[in-house]
Amino acid sequence: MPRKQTTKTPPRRPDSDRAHSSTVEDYLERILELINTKGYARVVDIAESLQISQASVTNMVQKLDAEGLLNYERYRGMILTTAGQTLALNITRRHQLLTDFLGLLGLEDNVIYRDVEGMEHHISAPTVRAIEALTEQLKRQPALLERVRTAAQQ
Amino acid sequence: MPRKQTTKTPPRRPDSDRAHSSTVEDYLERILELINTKGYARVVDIAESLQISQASVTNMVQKLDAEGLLNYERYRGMILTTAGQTLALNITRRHQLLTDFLGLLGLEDNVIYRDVEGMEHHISAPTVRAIEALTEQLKRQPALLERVRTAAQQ
DNA sequence: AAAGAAAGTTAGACGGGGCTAAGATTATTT
DNA sequence: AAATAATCTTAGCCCCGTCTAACTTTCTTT
Ligand SMILES: [Mn+2]
Ligand SMILES: [Mn+2]
Ligand SMILES: [Mn+2]
Ligand SMILES: [Mn+2]
Repeated sequence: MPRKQTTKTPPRRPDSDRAHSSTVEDYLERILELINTKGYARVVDIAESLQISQASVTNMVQKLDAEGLLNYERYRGMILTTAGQTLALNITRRHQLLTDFLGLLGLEDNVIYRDVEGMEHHISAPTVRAIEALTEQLKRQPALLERVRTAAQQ
Repeated sequence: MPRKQTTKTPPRRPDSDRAHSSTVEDYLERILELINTKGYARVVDIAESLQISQASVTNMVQKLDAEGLLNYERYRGMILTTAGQTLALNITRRHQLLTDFLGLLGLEDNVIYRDVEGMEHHISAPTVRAIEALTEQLKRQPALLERVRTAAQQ
């Protein structure tokens, strides 16, 4: 084995370059959803919904409070700050877009849910726009979609 | 705030349900790439390529060895096991597919690279097939793609 | 064959995000 | 108003993947 001979491969973008972790995005998304459906987000509900212990939720909620994404009052409740709402709406939008998009391709709901829950954290603004535009166009091409669904079947 | 009133939200799939972490997939992908381009994967090259310290690479390589994804000989070198190769090829395929797909939509290379590097870990087999089929069809629809690119531009 | 340089390893630490057990607080029953 | 149940918090722990500093091994020069 010869030594050295440096390779150049495209640089990675460490997770830390993103403003917030996937975990934080998932919490905010769920908190917004709870607030929208039942009017408030309780620790116990978030825990149940994310399948995580209450203790872990309390931890994270305190952290989100410290980061200014929500205002939390011990034992009482929480509300999203403007920053938190913005992020929550943003991730929700990406979630919805990907769900719609994969739905057009004829995938099963549980597959869609699983994949979207991961992918949603990794599509940047330009990609969101591109997929939005694509989805728009695809809706007008039922024949093409039918071919895709059939081909993807087996 | 009233108490209780249990909500039902779709369950999450914890990272641990996946056979291997995103990190492991990234290492394997890069190791395979290095082996293909220069014939061998050295700790120093992996480190440089992933922008990670050599110490961290040594750690992970030992772990991958322990998990049977590669055979590593201290100070000497490593080769992928069959299991490791399978995984490496699999993630490479997903990387390539997503790169092609997003390329069709007219996104910039650096955006594509960044998003793909994250998304590739979250598309299951059925989704791979669906996007493959879609990509196939889209290649035959230059007019549609032109509309997508234009719409996504602003 | 040294000596210096490069590559690799180990040790110890850290932050993120999860858990359980135990205790504190708040809500609901009786 | 107690007593009980539900909810929430704290403390202490763990695993993952990363880092730096120091040390070892291997390679390249001279
Ligand atoms: Mn998610
Ligand atoms: Mn989501
Ligand atoms: Mn990746
Ligand atoms: Mn990749």
